[in-house]
Amino acid sequence: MQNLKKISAKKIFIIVGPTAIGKTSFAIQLAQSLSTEIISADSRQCFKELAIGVARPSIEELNTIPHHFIATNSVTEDINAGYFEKYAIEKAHQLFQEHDSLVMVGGTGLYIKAFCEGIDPMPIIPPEIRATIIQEFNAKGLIWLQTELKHKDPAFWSVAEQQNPQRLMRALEILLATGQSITVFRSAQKKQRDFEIIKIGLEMPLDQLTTRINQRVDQMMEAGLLDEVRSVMLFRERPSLQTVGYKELFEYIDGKISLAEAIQQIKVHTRQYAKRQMTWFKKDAEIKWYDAMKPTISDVIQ
RNA sequence: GGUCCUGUGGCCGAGUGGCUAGGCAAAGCUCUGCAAAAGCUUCUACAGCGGUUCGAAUCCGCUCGGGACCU
Repeated sequence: MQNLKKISAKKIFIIVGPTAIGKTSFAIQLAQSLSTEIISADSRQCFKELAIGVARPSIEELNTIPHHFIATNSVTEDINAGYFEKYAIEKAHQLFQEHDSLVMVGGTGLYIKAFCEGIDPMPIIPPEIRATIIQEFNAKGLIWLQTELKHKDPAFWSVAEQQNPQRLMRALEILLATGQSITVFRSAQKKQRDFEIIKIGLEMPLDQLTTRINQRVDQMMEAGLLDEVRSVMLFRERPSLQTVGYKELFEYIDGKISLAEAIQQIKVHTRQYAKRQMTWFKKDAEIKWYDAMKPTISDVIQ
């Protein structure tokens, strides 16, 4: 397997790190040095209706280097890690026809994991089944969900995060759609990729990152985030809009909180998100970490 | 000067003699499909001093801090 990787000579540099640390510009510099293109691994920048609030790269940046999985989908679509794996693997193979190296950037840890290691194929769930489960959960609560799974899918229940409704509903929808436990679909087998993966992490002390986050939120507001949020108000229930920067401004538009409160909450929630990202990426021993404030392109390419 | 109200953990906020409210924030964490999501763990406060009581955040007194009204 080691040999196979070396022979292939194809490699992808994956830039990870918390939000607002400067991944985008770093990735663009790297892609320029390598004369290649970028695949985004961001679960929100793929939506064409969302630009300001998800810190989509600027027009100039997008013109400098071709990006993929940016503004490719609509907020009305259900995009997920499985979708991303398929998309990104196909795109990578296509781009490897013309380039020896590629760059991937993004903060969505699960998507990157799906790309690197694969994610087990899961059956497609009829929308009615999902809708019914959500409806029943809203009406009957967590206890109902827990009881259902305890009895109907004990194999899953024994290993489940029993307090996590999202995970419980996922297991239940698979069970109802296929008659089988979600556990039979999970192999947890890592897929082998026919290219080399180099993971690069950007890091910075949290207090410095917080300052950057706060500034970026203020800039987003100046850039017209509120109007962008209004423009997608109709889709606020969609998974794609369960997003920091949008949720809080929906509340403001509803009159539930003041604008100042909404902005403050966006800052806090973005920081919390950044911390969760750090927790996720710090566990990945394959990531090589670099100080985000220092130029490291030459170190990385070696 | 007088009368009355009030003081709960970083913030908000219930409790009103005995059994760690809760929420937010913070810190740590989990993770095979909503992942900018969802969930878990930790954080035992009652302004201070004295008194009553088997037992006080809860009753009484004084002190200090807030607030309202009166002359």
